[in-house]
Amino acid sequence: MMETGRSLMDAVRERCGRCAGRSVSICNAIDDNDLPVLVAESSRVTVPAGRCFIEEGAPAHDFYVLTGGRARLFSLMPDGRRQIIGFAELGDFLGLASSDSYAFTAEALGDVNLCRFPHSSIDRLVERFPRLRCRLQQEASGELVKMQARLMLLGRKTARERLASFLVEQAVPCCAHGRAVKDEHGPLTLPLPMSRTDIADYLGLTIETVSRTFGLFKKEGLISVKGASSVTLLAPGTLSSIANGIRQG
Amino acid sequence: MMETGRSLMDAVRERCGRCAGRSVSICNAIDDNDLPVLVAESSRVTVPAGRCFIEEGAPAHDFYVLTGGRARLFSLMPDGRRQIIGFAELGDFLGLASSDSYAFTAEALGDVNLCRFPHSSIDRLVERFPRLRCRLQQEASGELVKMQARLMLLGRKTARERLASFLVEQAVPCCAHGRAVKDEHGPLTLPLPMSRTDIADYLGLTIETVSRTFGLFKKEGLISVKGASSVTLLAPGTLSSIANGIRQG
DNA sequence: CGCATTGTTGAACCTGTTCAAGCAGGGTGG
DNA sequence: CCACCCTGCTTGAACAGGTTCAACAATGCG
Repeated sequence: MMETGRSLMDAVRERCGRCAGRSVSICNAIDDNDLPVLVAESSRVTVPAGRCFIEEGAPAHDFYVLTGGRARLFSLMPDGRRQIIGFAELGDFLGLASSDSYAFTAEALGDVNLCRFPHSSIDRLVERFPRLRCRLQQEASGELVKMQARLMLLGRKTARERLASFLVEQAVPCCAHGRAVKDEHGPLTLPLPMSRTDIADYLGLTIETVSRTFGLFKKEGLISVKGASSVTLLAPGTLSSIANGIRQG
Repeated sequence: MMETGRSLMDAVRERCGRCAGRSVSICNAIDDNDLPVLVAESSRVTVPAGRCFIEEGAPAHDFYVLTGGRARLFSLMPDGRRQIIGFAELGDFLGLASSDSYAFTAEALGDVNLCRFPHSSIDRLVERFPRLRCRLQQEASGELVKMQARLMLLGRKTARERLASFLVEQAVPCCAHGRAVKDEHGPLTLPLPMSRTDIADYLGLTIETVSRTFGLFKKEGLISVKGASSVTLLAPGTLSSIANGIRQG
C-alpha cells in the first residue's frame, strides 16, 4: 500500500525536476509524512498496453495521476475520425476538467501505472493540503497554455511545421527524464512510443503525410530514424526554427 | 468606484444565468456585501474598439474579467499567420493561465469594459473568498473542455463542419444573453460582431472559404444572412448535425 | 457622391489526402 | 533455420478540398 504513495511522490518529484525552479513549491504541496493520507484516499491501478482506462462520455467519477508509462488521450467523431488531444506521461493529471463526463478517452500506450482518486476525495485532500489546490490550478493553467499552442499548430501550421513542432515538443520532457541522449545543442536521440497513426491523429494529418515529412527531414539531414520508433534530431535548432515558422526548409 | 464591483457582479450573475443550475454556487463565491473588498482590489478599464489590452509575450501582471463588449484572443506567427484562440464575452476571465507572460493578445471587438485585478491581489481575494478559488478552477476546467473540442475542429473537421460548429457555438450564449431571437427549435437570429477574417482565423480557414461556405449554407436554406454581421439559423438542428459530422449536407 | 474597406465570386493552383502497391520488421510454425 | 504471414511503415500517382490570386460587388463613412 505504501507503494501507492511512494510512486505518486516519485512522479511529482520527477515532474518538478523537469520544470526547474518554478515548480519547486509544488513539491511541498504534500509532505512526505503526509503520505499515509494520500494512500488512504487513492488506489493503485495498472493498465495493460492498449487498454482504455478513461472513456469519452462516461461519467467522470475519478481523477488519475499517471505514475508510469504513457497514454494517448483522444476523442472520436461518429464516423471514426480521431483527434489525439495529447500524450500523457509521468506525473500528468488526467480527468482534471471536472465536468460530469470525461471529454476524452485515455488508452495505455505501453503498460501504464496510475493512482486513482475518486472525485469525492479531492475535496478532502484539498482541505488537508491547501497547496494541492495551487498545484491543480497550475496544472490546469499549464495545460491551457499548451492547448493554445496546439490550436496554432492545427489551425495554421504546415505539415513540416507540425512535425517539427512535435519533435521538439517530444524532446523537452525526454531530456528532463533522462530518456533522451542529450549532447548540448548537438544530436539528440529520443524514443517515439506512439505509432505513425497516433502522430498523424495528434497533428491533424494522415500517416502518409507524416511518413513523407519524416522522409524529407531525413533527406535534409535534420533527423535520422532507426526503426520508426526512435529518432535522432541532428539539428534541433533548425527543427525548432521550422516549428516556429521562422525558417521553412 | 462602486460601479466597478457592480459591473463585475452583473457579469457573474449573467454568466450564472447562462449555465443554469450548475453554477449557482459560483454566484455565492462573492457576497454582495463583500463588494467593497473587490472594489478596493480592482480597477475598471474601458478599451475602445480595436485596441489591444493584453499583448502576447508581455509580462502577465494582471488578470481581467470582461464586463462589457467582446474581444478576440489570438496569437501570431512571425510571418503574420494568425490563430484566434477564442472570443471573450461577458463574464469571461482573461489571463487565467498564470504563466510569466501572456500566451495571447486580446483585442477589443467593439468597445470593451473590464475589471482588472493585479495577479498579486488574486491571492488576497482567494484567501478572503475561498469559493473564488473553486470558481477559478471551474473556469479553467471549462476552458479546457472547450479547447479539446476545438482541437477536434481544427484537426479533423471539414470547412462545412467548422462553420456549422461555429454557428451553433455562437448560438448558445446568444440565447442565454437574450441577444438572439429564439423560437424553440425554429429560426434563430444572431449577431456576428466579428469580421470574416476573424471567423477564418478562428476556424483555421481563409476568408474566401468562409464566404463560400456561408454561400452554400444559404443556398441550402440552412441560414439566411443580413449584411454579413447578422445570421439567421433556419435549421439549427441540421447545422448541429453537420457540426458533429453526423450529416454532411 | 466618392473613396476605402470588407465581403463575394471565379479560376488556377497546391498542399495534403486518398487509393493502391510495395517494403521492412518481427513473430510463428513447419 | 527459414519461409510465411501479419502488421505497420513507406512510397507512388491521381485526386480534391481548400488556398491563392485576381476581379468585382457591397457596405459604410466622410
